[in-house]
Formats: sequence, C-alpha cells, structure tokens
Amino acid sequence: MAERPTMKDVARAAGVSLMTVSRVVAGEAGVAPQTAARVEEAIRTLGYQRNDIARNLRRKAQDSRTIGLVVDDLANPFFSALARSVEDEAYRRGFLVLVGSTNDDPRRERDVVSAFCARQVDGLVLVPTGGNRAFFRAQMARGVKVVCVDRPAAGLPVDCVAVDNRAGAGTAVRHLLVHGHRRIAYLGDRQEIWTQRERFAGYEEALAAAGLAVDTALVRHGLRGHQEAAAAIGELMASSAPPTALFSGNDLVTLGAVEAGASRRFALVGFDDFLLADKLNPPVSVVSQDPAALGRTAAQLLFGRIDGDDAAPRSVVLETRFVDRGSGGKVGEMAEAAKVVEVAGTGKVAEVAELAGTGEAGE
Amino acid sequence: MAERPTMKDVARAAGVSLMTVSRVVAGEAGVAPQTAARVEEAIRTLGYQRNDIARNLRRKAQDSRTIGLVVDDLANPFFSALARSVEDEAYRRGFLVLVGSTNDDPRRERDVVSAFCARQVDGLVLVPTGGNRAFFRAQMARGVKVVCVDRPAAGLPVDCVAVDNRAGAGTAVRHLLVHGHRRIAYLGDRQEIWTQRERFAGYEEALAAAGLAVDTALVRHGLRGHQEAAAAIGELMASSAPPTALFSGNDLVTLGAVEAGASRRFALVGFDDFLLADKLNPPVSVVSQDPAALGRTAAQLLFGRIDGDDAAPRSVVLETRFVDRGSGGKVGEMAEAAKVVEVAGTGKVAEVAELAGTGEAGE
DNA sequence: GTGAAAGCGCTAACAC
DNA sequence: GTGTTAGCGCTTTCAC
Repeated sequence: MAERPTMKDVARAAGVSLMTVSRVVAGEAGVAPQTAARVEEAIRTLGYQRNDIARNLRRKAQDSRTIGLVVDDLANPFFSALARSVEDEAYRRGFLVLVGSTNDDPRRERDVVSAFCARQVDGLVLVPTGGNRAFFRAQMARGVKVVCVDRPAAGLPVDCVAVDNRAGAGTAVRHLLVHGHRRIAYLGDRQEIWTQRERFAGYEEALAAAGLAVDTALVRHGLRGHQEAAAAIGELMASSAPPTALFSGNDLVTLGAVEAGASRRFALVGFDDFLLADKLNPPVSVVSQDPAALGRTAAQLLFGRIDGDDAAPRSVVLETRFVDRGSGGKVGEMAEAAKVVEVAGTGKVAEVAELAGTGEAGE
Repeated sequence: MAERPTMKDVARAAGVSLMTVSRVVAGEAGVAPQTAARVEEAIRTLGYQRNDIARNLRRKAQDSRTIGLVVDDLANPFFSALARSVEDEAYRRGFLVLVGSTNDDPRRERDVVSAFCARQVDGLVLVPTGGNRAFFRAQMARGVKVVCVDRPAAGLPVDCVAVDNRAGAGTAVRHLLVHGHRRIAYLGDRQEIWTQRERFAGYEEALAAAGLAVDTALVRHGLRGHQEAAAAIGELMASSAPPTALFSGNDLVTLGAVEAGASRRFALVGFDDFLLADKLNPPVSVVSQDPAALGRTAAQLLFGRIDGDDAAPRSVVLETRFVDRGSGGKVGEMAEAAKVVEVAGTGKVAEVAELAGTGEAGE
C-alpha cells in the first residue's frame, strides 16, 4: 500500500522547491529547461501523479470539472443510452461524471444528489423524481447548475429537455382509432412520473376528441418493470370485456405486453422504440424518441450554464416520431402488414405468419 | 451565484468556534445540546452543506469513498446492467461512482482511469481494453485497488470476475453439431477482446473434437455493433458456399444476425442472452450470463480489497447457462420448436410459424 | 527563473 | 464542552 507521493516528495527528490514542481506539472512557462527535466525525471521515478482534489480546493476557478448524472434506472436501455451520450459530452470537455440511479425514489434521489453536491459537482443532469423541490432550490442557490432531462421538475426554474409526450401519445391513440379500435387500453408506469401523466393525458384527449369516454376498466397505472406489466396485461386479456387495442406508456410496459403475448391478440402501439421491435411478430409500432439526443442536448445546455450562461431557463422540446410497423391495425390486417414487412426486410424469404384468430380481437 | 457558505461562516453566525461546527456536522458527541441547536439553526439559515472534498483531504482514513467504473460502452445493455449493480453495491456502502466508457480504445481508457486516479478513487471496477498494462501497475502501486470484470487484464495481478467463455462457446457449438450442422460460421467482435478470443477458441476446440477443421471463409472477426454484424452476415448469406449454422460471439452480433434475417435461414446460437430473444421467430437459443451478478460480485470483491483484504488475487468464474429455444436445430426442426415454445409460453394461442425452406439449410 | 508565505475548507491532536 | 494550533496537497501572491 505504498503512499502516493506528493509534490513535496518530488521537490525533495529533484532538489527544487515545491513551487517549481507545481509549475512543471501545470505545464506553466518560466521554468528553465534543465530544471524542468530534473523535475520530470523525479516525477517518473517516483510515479507521481497530481492530486486533482487538492488542486481544485485551492484554485481560483473553484470548479471541480465534475458533473452528476442522476437517472431513474441506469440498467434501463433508454437511460443507459442517455447516460452514454452525457458521458461523451463530458469526456469531450474534460469533465468527469458521477452517476446514480434513483429507482424513482425521492429519498434515494436526495441521498445521491446531496452526496454529489457535497463533492462539489459543477452541475447535474437530472431525471427528476416527483419530490424534493425545496431541496434542489437550496442546492441551486449554492451555485450548482441543474438541467432536467426526460421530465421537468415541477416548480424548479431550470432548463429542461424532453419530447412532447402528450402529442406523441395522441398520435399513437389516433392511429388506433383510425384503424377502427374503440376499446383501447392504457397501461403505464406510475402517474407520479410526469411523462406518464402526459402520455395518459394524450390518450384521454385523443379519446375525447373521438367522442369516447375513458373506460377505467381498461386503464392500469403504476406498472414498474416488464414483469409487472406482463401480469397486468394477462389479467386484462382474461377479463370478460377485454380491449381490442393497447397503448403502452413506456418501453418496459410494451415489453411486458409483448411477453404476455398481447401483440398477437390485440393491436398494440407503445411509447419508446426498442431493439428488435421490428423483428417481432407482428412488428410493433411505436412512438419513438432519441435518448442519445436528449442526453447530448441536456449536457450541452448544462455546460453552457457552467460556462456562465445565465439567461432565463430554457425548455427544449425534441421530436417524437411515429414508427408504423403494422401492429396498430386490427388483428386481421396485421398478418398482411407482417407479410409486407418481411418481404421488404429480407428480400428473399416470403412468408405469412398465421395468426390464430381469437374472435375477440376484431372489435 | 451565491458562494457556498463554509464552516467559518456558520461558526461566525452561531457565535462558536469552527471546531464546534465541525463536531456538530460530523455528529460527534460532546457538544452541549443548546450549543448544537444554535449551530443547527445557523446551518439551516445559511443553507450550509459540508464540503466532503476538503473533508477527505484532511481525514486520517484517506479514502475518498469513491470508486471508478470503466466499461466498454455504457449504452450496451450488458454493460449497463453490470453498471447498475455496481452502483447499487456502492450506494449501499455510501460510496460514489465515477463512470466512463472506453469504446475499447486503450487511449480513452488511459485518459479516463488517469483522471479517476487523479481524483483519488479508492478503487476501480474495470472492463479492460487490451493495452495499458504498465500504466495500471503504476496506479496500483499508488494504492488504487483494481478488480477486472468480464475480462482479465493480461499480466495484471488483480481479482477478476468472468464466466467460462470457452466452455460456454463449446456448449453452443456442440449443440449445433449434435443437430447435424457441419458448416458452422463464427461471427464475433475484435479478437483483441479476451472474451472474443476465448469464445472463438471454444468454437475451434468443439469443431476439432468433432474432427472438423475451421473454414476461414466462415469466420468473421472485428464486428463492432449490430449494423456491422448484419452487413457481414448479409455477405455470408449471399456467398456461394454459405454455412448452415451461425455461432455469434456477443449480443450485438446476435442482434445483427437477427436483423439480417439469418435466424430464419440458418440455425443460430448466440453468446449473451438479450431481451425478447424468446419472442422472436424463431426464438433464439443463447449462452446466457448474468451481467448484474458479474457487477455485484466485482463490486463486492473491490470493497473487500478497499477494506484491507490483501490476499492473493482471486479469479471468480461465474456460471454460464445454455438456453435452448430451438434456433439451434436444423431449419426443418425449427418450426416444431417454435410451435412448442409458443404453446407453452402463452397457454392460449396455438400456432405454427411457417418457414419457407431454403434448401440450403438442411446441411 | 525560483522560492517563501499564506490559505482553500476541513479534521486531528491537544489544550483549557 | 469548547477552542487553538497545525496541516492534508496544492495554488496564489509576491518577493528576490
């Protein structure tokens, strides 16, 4: 457990003062070439590396060149893609990234953010949970810059990067309505999450615009993870008055729907695209957003703030794209859609997936 | 941009000495209740939060309570699952996690690790690239603990957590051999990556044990990402002497194979399980490993080392599991397998996916 | 060009 | 119980 050598050690070894070592390490001009060489030599033989923590403590520009990234769940593909792009932006600028998952738990969010701030992060890219407004206000008063991504933090005057969830959901639900569906179920994560509220609102509005009321028997909130979603969808499928179509509020719920076999019995459109969505049978139509673009934009905004931009908080709305892969049709139409996609996809294998009609699905 | 208040400010506001504030903040005993109350009050009104960086600089136990996590690509589902479990272990112990992706580039790895060490991390969970041996040796001499995960760092005497890639690959290839395949292609990522070398070795050994030579026309290395893999597989499919079966060296390559439609023309077994593998047509058989278990185990080893465990380096080999979903059969058999899986899976929808026989696939 | 002194925000060690 | 002094590893400032 060799102690890490300090500048003092290097100075002694090179027979110079501590200050000279500091200058050499910092790459400052004004050190005689031979002196510098002696210092470099000592650095090499001792294996010295500067302690950037001590350095930052004293520097004029009291920035730590570290940001915090706080997401709901780093293991979720959506957030990990977002995280990677934040990290890339930080790397380009020579910043380090502290990372933490909240599990959508305001207490853990508070723990994590508090620890980050105690480590003097210059800023935070934050996927906020529902709570902790006052807490963040206090941190910001201390000079920590905050940019929200994916969701705004209600009542916090900070930059935010997100998509128009309500409009995206509306598009999805209208797509189902156009295909003749009237009994459209909504399955989503907790309503405490802003994106879920927005997407549900888009669902409600699209139904209302079509003169339809929301049937609460067809609505399930609070589904955390794909297993929970699959179970809920199983119940729905077994009920006496099942829907003919499903709109799912995020990628995990869509996954659960696919796992439960719902995409074969019902029309299905999900929010968030996911890997292999186009290779399923039937391929799943989605409202797609770009997590890497969200992360990149949020990071750019944050670094702008860190660099001194003190304009009024900005809200950036990124695009959502409806990707029609055929799963939004009636079940009878879906086989056709699958056929077309497959032929176009491989250019070779022509086939039709035979679907067992369930009788319930055709409205 | 209010300056962050310091203990000095709190001390002045509460009319006590700096030391008393330090004691209150640290929760030490031996402060009179009323004095403590006055200090707490001052802390609240000033919005004081301790600067843990300055704290760590002076503390006896010179640990930063921060670890670094360095993976190939945080956006890759395998690594993000691993990252999440490392982060959970760290959170449980009150450690923070600095995170970085290397892109399998030794230079970026060096940059990132160097910056982490300059920030005095207590240890590193590392998915090593091929290079930088001497560099790591130097860091470890300075007291930074290192645990490798997913791959060992050749020549570095450190703990390592990984699966038996060679054996897993052997199982996969033998499975294909048992099903009568003799022209089995190997598609993998760069050979510089240890896991890829091991998996290829397992492929070679299994073929050799069956008295078969490796046909280099059926081998592709260096496939980064699923698009590259899909393109390479497309070429293979279009060649005059295509294989009848594919063994893919990681999840991304398997994904590429599925995207290229290879799983419908050839038998396919992939290394690494992936979301929805069981919902594809045909469902894809895989050699499965548990990235969360890898991360958790690595983190536990690392914290053991940080807590002073200085036993000889340990190598932990985690289990691999062959998940037979039917895609390893001959194409004729695959339809049967798909049928069985579907019936068992949904319990409701009985169906047979019709596959267009290509004539080439049956050996 | 180089160095001595002061101090960043905090804790360790000891005094009172 | 509380305060004083010293110092973590480094940079700033200013002297020579």
